[in-house]
Amino acid sequence: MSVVTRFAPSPTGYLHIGGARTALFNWLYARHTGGRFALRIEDTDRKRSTPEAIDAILSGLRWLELDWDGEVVHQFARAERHAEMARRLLVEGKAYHCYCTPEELEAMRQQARAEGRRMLYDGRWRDRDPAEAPPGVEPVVRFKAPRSGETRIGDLVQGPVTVANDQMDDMVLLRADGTPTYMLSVVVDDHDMDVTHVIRGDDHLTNAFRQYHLYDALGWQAPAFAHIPLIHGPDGAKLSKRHGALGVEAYRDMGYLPEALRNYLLRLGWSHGDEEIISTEQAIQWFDLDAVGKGAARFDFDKLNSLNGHYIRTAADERLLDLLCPLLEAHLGKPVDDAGRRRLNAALPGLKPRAETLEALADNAAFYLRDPPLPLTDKAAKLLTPESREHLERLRETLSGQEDWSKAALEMRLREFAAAREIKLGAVAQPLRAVLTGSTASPGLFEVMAVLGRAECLARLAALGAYS
RNA sequence: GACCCCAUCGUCUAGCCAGGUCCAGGACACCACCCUUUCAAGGUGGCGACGCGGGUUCAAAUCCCGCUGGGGUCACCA
Repeated sequence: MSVVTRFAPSPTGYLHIGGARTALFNWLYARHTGGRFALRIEDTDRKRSTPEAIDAILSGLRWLELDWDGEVVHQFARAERHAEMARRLLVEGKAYHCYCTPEELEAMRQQARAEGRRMLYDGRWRDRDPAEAPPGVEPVVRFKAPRSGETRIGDLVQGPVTVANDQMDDMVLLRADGTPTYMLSVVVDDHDMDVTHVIRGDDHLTNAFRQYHLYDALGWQAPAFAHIPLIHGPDGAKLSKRHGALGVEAYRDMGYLPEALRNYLLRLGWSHGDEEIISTEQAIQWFDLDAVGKGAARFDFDKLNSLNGHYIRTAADERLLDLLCPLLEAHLGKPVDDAGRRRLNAALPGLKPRAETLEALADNAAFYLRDPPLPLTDKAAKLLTPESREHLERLRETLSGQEDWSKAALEMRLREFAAAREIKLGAVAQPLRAVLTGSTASPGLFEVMAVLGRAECLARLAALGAYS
């Protein structure tokens, strides 16, 4: 039987980083085994589900390039099928009506806590005659869970996990309004969708036991489970927003590349020997559930940044340019014309190793497209002393006669210039950098000059007087 | 609180299942040096961990028990 995995988010918000990793693992496992990767939207909570959230999840997956197979399944649309299965269990005596009021349930909860039990519902309607039902109360349908013995699940990540059956109460299958609960819906959908491997967050591990019983009662073969550890914040606690529990589109907007995020998320809790930089092709080839770690991992922006820097360095120039131009237009408040794009293209080799995010790349690239006089950083402004201005004046005169504007020729000319005036190269190079780039840090000076071109360099030098 | 899970450098992890080759390897971060007009990138080196206590064994990061610490779950949410 071929493998079918699924990603089943509830559309109550964006696709957050933990969900993205769950999706990635499901996708990878399906691709690795040559199986199917299905997508199901668990929108049975009508109050909290929104169409905007569905869009956010789909676009997040698309941005991450995690393509799913077949149509998206909307769980709520299958509610009737789920209810039908509940009714089947009812006639088979495997489920029953419960007429408890919320108050009664609350009282039971209180008592269970006080007694240190986790069995919350005491099953009081389990064997009670429905004739005793209080009038006017719409009942819920509860599942008759096994009360003795224990249940063992051979989790593909966690290993064998056993829970005593008396720890689980009779869960609600159908609400009083007749709508199915999540527990019922997942089981029916996973079965109907032929899901063979349920790969999901650790937080579902305890659910797996109750679901396992449901499969059993329905006479179905339960899928294999793989509960992957959750992602924690840098402090070891639950991932919060300021830790990075953001939607994937936030990562896109911060200037991360999808392949970098994929690589990072993959290595967070999974490994293949000492491999760090892992292409998607390799990931598909190598990925397996047995190499998924059991402990929770902490989210670390430093490592993500480093990985992103690597992928920026190795990205194709054309693609980078496409990503960069909109950012620069926002930065500069003006469109990037063809000449600008050509200049950026020439500048890219010097820019790439100096940025870990596209935002930083745009920041660093902006000076190439500005008109003089450039805004100076404080450090750059300090470089423009009366003495260095004098050097730059003379340099401008020297350079105005310079025809060969190649990197090598410029370097030679600059070195000669410094030698002739008996100053260090840096004494003229740094002020020149300030005037040319507005900053004290930039790509190599001669490269900058060559990219900028003769006319632009001279123009920026001529604007020297504009800086006070 | 009850139940379940987890535990190697600051962080991500290799090693653990089939004990010795591990005075524990890689990556990020940090520090130093090299390269160098600046900042990066790159190169070289450094700092840095088997949570604690008991066993088992000739030998334990690796197996067993306890403790401690962390996490998850306990809804007519998913």
